[in-house]
Amino acid sequence: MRPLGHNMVSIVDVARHCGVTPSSVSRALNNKAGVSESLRQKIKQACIELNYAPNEVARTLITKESKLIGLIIPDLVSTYYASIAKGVNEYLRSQGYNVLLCDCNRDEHIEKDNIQFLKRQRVEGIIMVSVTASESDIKAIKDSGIQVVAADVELSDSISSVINDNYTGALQLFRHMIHQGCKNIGLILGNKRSKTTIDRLRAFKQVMEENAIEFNEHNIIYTDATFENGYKKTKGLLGKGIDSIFAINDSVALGAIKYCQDHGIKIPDNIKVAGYDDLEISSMISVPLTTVHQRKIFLGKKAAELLLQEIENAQDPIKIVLTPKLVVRASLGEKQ
Amino acid sequence: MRPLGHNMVSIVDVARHCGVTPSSVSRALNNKAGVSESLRQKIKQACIELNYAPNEVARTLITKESKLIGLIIPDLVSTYYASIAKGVNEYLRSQGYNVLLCDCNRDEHIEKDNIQFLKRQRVEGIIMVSVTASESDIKAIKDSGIQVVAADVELSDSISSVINDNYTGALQLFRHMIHQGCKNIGLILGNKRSKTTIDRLRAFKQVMEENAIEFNEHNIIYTDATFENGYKKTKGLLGKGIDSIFAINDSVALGAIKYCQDHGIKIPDNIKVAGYDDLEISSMISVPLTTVHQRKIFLGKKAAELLLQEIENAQDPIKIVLTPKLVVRASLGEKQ
DNA sequence: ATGAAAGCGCTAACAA
DNA sequence: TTGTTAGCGCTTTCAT
Repeated sequence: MRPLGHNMVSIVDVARHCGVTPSSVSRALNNKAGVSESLRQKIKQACIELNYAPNEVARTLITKESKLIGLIIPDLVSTYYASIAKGVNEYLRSQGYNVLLCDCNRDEHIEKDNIQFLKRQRVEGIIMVSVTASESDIKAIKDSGIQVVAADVELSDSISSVINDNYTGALQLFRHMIHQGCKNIGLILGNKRSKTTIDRLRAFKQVMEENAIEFNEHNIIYTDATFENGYKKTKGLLGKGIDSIFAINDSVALGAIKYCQDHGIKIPDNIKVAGYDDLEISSMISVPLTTVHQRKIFLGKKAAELLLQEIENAQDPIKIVLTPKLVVRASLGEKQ
Repeated sequence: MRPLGHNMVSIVDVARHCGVTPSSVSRALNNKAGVSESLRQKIKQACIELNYAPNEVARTLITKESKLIGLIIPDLVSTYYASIAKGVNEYLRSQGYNVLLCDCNRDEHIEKDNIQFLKRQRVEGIIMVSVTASESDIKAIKDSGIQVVAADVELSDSISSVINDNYTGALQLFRHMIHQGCKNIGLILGNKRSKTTIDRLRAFKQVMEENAIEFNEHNIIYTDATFENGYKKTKGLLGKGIDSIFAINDSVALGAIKYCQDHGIKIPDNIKVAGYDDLEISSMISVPLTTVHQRKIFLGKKAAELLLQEIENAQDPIKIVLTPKLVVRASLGEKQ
């Protein structure tokens, strides 16, 4: 059994079966001119009878069009990345391409391996959702004649990227918080050097300034953006006399909410909470969470679209910035 | 730019650069005997300098070993399926294989397309997580000399499969419910013909019998297993005087819980609730949900392991049944 | 230890 | 309209 394609029928078999040469079969199957309609029908019929599946490997070798796009993501199980992958996949399918999905498990080493793998498979382009890739990684790919587009991150000025506008999204949210009467906001952010955290903090400072509220460094906590940390860090924040919490994402917000519930602190009466990401669950909890929605599937689609355009004809890199949408629910005391 | 591989360096370039023939380069790179160690080093060095990436397409054409495995799943964004994919991917990577992931968007038509695609790509095997595939689909794949293994479903007696034991999982849960004092359990199940629903219902009947409780058909609701339906169907169930709810999955359970919260019904005091699946969120809600945990990543790994074994040497199909694990939390009134 | 030659399954000139 | 030929980039005998 071992050798693959053992009993795979080839174009030669089909040709023999129809009493013609392989070239005619090729022409017929690829709908090219130069075959009589009757022969074309006969050949197509034969393919069905013989259960013939064209060998894409051989086709790619000669045409140099693998119709394959590589997609590199940090983690398949994350809904955020999976959604981007969904968008990429759907769009590429519709355009006759297929995607070679590489889950890097948030591991830089695996990511490098995957890039090599994609090069070897002769993909026509790569969409990178990566935090670790360097300028030189990008360059190495482009030097091989493979187009690259960054999704959700800006990896380099030399390639196009499509990203969510964290500054504007956070701006909307913070203004809404002020509107809801928040006067002393505590922040649970992510890694201090993460671009996401930086951009949203910038929005915070801006809104504080707009409202002539003094910016208070002590109300900010930087941490790993997990549910557990949302829970743990809330206690400390509450001691600082804040009236509301902005969490860097919904998981963290959920952790904060859980802490409050466990300690008899009513939301939104005693404390208001806002998140970011709009997880499915965020609308399901007892006090539905006000948050910011990002168009993940659309982001994936846009990145794929961009990549295909650049494959068709090289063009200068561009940036597409998607504006997130504020989702007003109840955790900031909005009236229903 | 269009033609791919435009500037891709080939084995011939490497050979020329070293003043040898392509065959020597091939031998060197594949670590085969018949090359002097010094030449091997020289060649490997040249590959690095020239940024040479072996053309896997050409290699596959001749060796007939694509080192590619197809994975067909209904939906990438579902955490359940994504986790299975993770397991498959991790294991195959460790064995030198890569996976061609196909998201079918729960669409039978796309699934058929994807099977064709995988055949054309000459994958060495396929792992199917499918509800719609028929016996004849399976047969068509095997006839092409491609091995198939079913994951999470039993598609056919002619292929191996690895599944979660819904009967045993549900059995544990229902016995625990009885132990927690549930006397009149309402069920919100999925599609009446779904194997999952059937198996868990069978466990329910068994437990009812064990405890000499009359089985009451009226306490069962069949519906699409979504959060929304969990919310909606709860009202009707509550009118039937039940003291507890078993939901076919955690999403549905969350919907039921939300309904109760919205209507001042206390969990677990007024009504007890149990789910199935152990979503991440289930431990995060105000009254953590008692549920059943399934080893999704492990399931994927096992399926991949099985497939590789069958690719190495054909063997009779086997079934691997994974036993889920009851996760006792608080929604059935367990004391902490 | 190295080279020469054939061929994997297909497409794409060029002939006929 | 159809056939003939060459060759994509590699591996693999078989010579040397």
